[in-house]
Amino acid sequence: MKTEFLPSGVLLKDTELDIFKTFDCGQCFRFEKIDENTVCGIAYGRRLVLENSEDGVLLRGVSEEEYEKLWRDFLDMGRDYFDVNEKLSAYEKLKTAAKSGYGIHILNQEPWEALCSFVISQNNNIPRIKKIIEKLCTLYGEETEGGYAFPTPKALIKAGKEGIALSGCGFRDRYILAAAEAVESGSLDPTELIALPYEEAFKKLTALKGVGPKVANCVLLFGLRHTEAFPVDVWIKKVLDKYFEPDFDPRIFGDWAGIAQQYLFYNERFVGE
DNA sequence: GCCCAGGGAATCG
DNA sequence: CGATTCCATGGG
Repeated sequence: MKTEFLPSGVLLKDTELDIFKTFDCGQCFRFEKIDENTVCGIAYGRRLVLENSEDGVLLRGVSEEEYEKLWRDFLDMGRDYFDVNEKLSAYEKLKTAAKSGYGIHILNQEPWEALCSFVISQNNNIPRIKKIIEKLCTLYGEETEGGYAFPTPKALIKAGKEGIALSGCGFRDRYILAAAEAVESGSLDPTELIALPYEEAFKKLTALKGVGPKVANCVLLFGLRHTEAFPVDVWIKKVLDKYFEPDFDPRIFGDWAGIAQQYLFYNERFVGE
């Protein structure tokens, strides 16, 4: 891959990054496909527009500094996905999924946003999760040129349980508030969990009310850079039942388990048998 | 172990 | 079409 810095933005040439696969597999909730070539949304309090062009993906209007400081990492451009895909394809049962999912990147989202978003995601569907999060952002997020940032824990505490409930989050209001309080008080520093071993970070997350194994693994994978996390939702449960032995342990995929999970999810959800 | 908690999507009859 | 089930977690 080559990166070109143009007046129109940053062009990722010959990249395997597939913006539609990446932003439509349930790992983030604030991005949308807006036309046949374009995905756009907000992360780290800034708007990002990604556009498929002749020779790659154009990050519209992004400067070299902004790319290096923020989006390169957010889009996980530092990882050799060709290599990862090849290694995962060595597992017979991942061959098909790795082929259809190739182009998916794991997004490195903000730890607090990931935690809060996946608390909202529990027992919920994607369109509704997006709606609740957008409402929370417009109500309590800081307004910037590009739109509303994700609300800080402090802003949500100020809003209170009733204020949070205005988002339509239902019974999750108290979980969101409790998570915000844990972070604001310093009893849980989500950013610190990045450096902890997987098991320890998992324990700290599941100690929160409203955070079970599924939610914790999503936070670890999509916000805390623990690519060995393997979130099991209904789709993945189905995949495991269908194609794998009853005692199969995804930990054999090691540090790529989370990427394997994304491939399997995408294949089952959008490609089929 | 069983039911319930928003509410919209998915699936069923 | 309307009716039912599902979603992931904790509490009663």
